[in-house]
Amino acid sequence: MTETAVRRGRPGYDQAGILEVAVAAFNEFGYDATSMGVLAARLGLSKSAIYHHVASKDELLELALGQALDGLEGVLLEEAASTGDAAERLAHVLRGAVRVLTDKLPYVTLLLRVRGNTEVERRALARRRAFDRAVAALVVEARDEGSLRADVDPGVATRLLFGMINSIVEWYRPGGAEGADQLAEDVLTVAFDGLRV
Amino acid sequence: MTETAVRRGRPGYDQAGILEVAVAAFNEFGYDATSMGVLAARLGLSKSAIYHHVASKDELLELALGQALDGLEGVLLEEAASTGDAAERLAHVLRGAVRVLTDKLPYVTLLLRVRGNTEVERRALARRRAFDRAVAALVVEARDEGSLRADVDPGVATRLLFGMINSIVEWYRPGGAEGADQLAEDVLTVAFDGLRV
DNA sequence: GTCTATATTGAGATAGAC
DNA sequence: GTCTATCTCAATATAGAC
Repeated sequence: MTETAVRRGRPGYDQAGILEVAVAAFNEFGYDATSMGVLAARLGLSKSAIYHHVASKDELLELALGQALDGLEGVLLEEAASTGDAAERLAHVLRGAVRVLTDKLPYVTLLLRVRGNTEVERRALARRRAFDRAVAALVVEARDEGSLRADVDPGVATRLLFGMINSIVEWYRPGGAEGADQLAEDVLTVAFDGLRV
Repeated sequence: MTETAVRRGRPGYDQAGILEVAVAAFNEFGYDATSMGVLAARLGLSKSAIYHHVASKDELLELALGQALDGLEGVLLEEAASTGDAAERLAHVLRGAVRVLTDKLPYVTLLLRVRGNTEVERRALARRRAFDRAVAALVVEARDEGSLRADVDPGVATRLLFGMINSIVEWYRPGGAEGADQLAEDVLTVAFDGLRV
């Protein structure tokens, strides 16, 4: 209670608290369209108070993108990502990606909208592409072992898979009718078996 | 050659020419991040020259979104969109959506990134949602007639379908390895039959 | 940790000549 | 149809007090 921070209530933000509000605003209006002014208003602070916690608007973005990318890369490091045949490993990674999307929804949402305008954005895109490439390699492996159909190009298949998964950030909201686990199962069902009866 | 416009070459833009360049820039940097200044530079014009063709930056966006939405809504008006059983109609609309995406790629790309910050954007989102709802109704119908599996919620299924299709704007480029028709077939294959052999 | 200024830059848009 | 100014406003960021 003397020097050590006992964090409660609202005013008296720490960096994580600033970041959470900022990311929500970035997702609502878009990063560029969100001024430090409206951010300050949402925080109930003055603009300059934000600069006590972060050096720039850019740094807010960098911190947020790091959250998302750490989560995704973490999936590839899990044991099940390198255990079993390629189809099993692919299923694990897809399930893991859905889990990270739903767990860190705002951060991943922001990541998926980054265009590469700044150095920070370009570094994030590079990390994201590396993740995508790892999954693409799994798809090729799964096809080569005979688990996946050969009449759809693996590159196209990977992109359609990511299209399905990444689009989740556009509509999934925690506490909705569909839970995150059920959603991951649905994604795998459609991806592997399709919608036809 | 006297009063009538004989349009050739580059300088001496008409509205469509301005729009084409503008949309390319909007897609590259994002709408908000694209200033009228960089737009003018790309056109090889002064900023004020742009205002001879359009009233505002907002109007450029409105014209572009109209192109995309007209195309998508047109698919629903085609005869095959109301002929046959629900699964056949659904297949036609999905194929049509892919065709519009690839034909009007830059315009649809822009549409899919709109957040709803301005009146123009909100009107576009409303039209887009109406299109989505029409497809969702087809999915429900196809499930009810027994063509689609009942163990995936139709709302989720529709969103995953759109996720797959809409993501095409992120990577499809005309003249690439995969043609637009083959791509539409791949989408239908994954959507209906899945990737598993 | 937050405030009230304020510096500075670049945005969207207009006026009026050619 | 395009130009060279120029207006006006809002943006990011800083200075320095409390």
